[in-house]
Order: sequence, then structure tokens, then C-alpha cells
Amino acid sequence: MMSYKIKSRIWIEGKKGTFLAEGRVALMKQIIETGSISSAAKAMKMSYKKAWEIIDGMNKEAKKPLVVRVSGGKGGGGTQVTEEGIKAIKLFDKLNKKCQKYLDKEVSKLDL
Amino acid sequence: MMSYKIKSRIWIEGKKGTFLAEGRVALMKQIIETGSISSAAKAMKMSYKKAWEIIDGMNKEAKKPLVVRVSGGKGGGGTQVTEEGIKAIKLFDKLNKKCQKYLDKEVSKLDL
DNA sequence: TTTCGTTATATAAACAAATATACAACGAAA
DNA sequence: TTTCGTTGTATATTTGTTTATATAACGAAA
Repeated sequence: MMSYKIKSRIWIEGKKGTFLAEGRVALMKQIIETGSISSAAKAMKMSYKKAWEIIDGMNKEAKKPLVVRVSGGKGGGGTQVTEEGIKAIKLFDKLNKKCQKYLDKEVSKLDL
Repeated sequence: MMSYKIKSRIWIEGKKGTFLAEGRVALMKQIIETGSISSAAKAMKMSYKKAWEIIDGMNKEAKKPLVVRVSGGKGGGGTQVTEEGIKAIKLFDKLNKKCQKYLDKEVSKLDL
């Protein structure tokens, strides 16, 4: 009857805290677009502090850094997403889609 | 290498809001144990108001009530989880386990 | 050496969420 | 009719989270 919808949220945890999650991936995508944490935060209407903390926490859980930050220099510096970061984005998006697809299939068997 | 763990959270949405979710199911289980919203809330160290709102929201999204509440009467009244409620608990727990199992399997292929 | 806009950091202010408190309504049983 | 502990509801308080603000550090390039 399609009365109900199943929703899900996934995230990946490292030893001390969250590694990858939806917001983190979205922020990385925005950094790719804009070239810096500050402009990415602005575009997402997020405070710089929060954005910085997300990036910092993510890098601390990563084996190789997902983003590299440069302070000072031409234009004041900036932040770049590494190859590892791009891999992480793709991995997360893929897992997320698979999870939702699986759940939709399971629920469709159930006539809720 | 087992460095990372995948985590997930699922919930079921009705037309106007959340129907089933982890906290709601836990509360129903506690109501089965204790026989009332107030004592269940106390046992879970949750405010009565929050517990009441959870139950209210859940019943509003349910086709048949998952809990029946009686105010007044012997002992002041109480709350009981219906057969529908018990079915809902089992359904949710099963879906939740399946989801986590699926994700663990997917992640195990990935050598994170 | 000066300039630039960024990163990095601390603290204050604003906002949101949860809790605590109080009290009316309820109705079966004594 | 009175009693009981619950449900139901509103409001004030507390707590926690998020944002805003300010400022130092940075370092390549002009």
C-alpha cells in the first residue's frame, strides 16, 4: 500500500570517533567546489568552526589525510581534497545507496 | 584489518512524521515491563513528557494503535502495548538486524 | 617588508532541546 | 463520595548545542 517509507542513515566509525558520515561527505564535496573550508562553510550556511571541526575529526580518523589544509601563502591559503578523499566520497555514497536499496527491497516484501 | 566499523540507524516514516524508530521501540519494551508510561519513563531516565510525545506520535502514524492508554481507574490507570505493538517491535528489530548484517557483509568486502 | 585571505583558536552570545514542575482530568474500587 | 496513581497539558527552568565574533598565525607573492 506504500503507506510507510523506510529511512536510513549510515556512518563509519574509527577508533576514537566518527570517520565518515553524510555531513562530512557533503562538506568535502563543497570544498572541492570552492577550494577552501571557509567558503565551503559559507555556501552550506554552516559556521566555520563546525566545518573545521568536521574536517579535523575526519583527518584524525583517516589513515591518510582526506583533505590538506594550507594556511598562509597566495590568496591566504586554502584546502584541497586528496585522492584518498575522493575515494572516500565515492565509497560512502555507494554504500549509502546500497543500504537504502536493500531496505526498500526488504520493506516491499512486507506490505506495511 | 577491522580498523573501521559501519554503523546504521533506520526508522520508518508515516505521512506526517516518524512512525517507528529505535527509541520508540525501546520505550514500548519498557512499557511492557512496567505497565505505564510514567514508570517506563522513570526506568529509562526520560522525562514523562518526552515519553508521552513519543507514544502519541507513534499512535498517530499507526493504522491500529500500538499502545492503549487508560487514565483513571484502579491504580490510576496505565498503558498497555497491543498485539499490533508487539508485531511492530518484532518487525523493527528484525529489519534493524538485517540491515546491520547486510552492511557488515558489504564492508567486509572492502578492506578498509 | 607589506599585503592578502585563509587556517586555527578561544570566548561570548544566541538558539534549541530536554527536563523539571505543577496541576487538572480521569474513573474503577473501596 | 472519596481515594489513588495515572494520563494529559502547560509553562518555567535548565542544559546543551550552535552560531557569532574576535584575533593570532601563516607564508607566498608583490
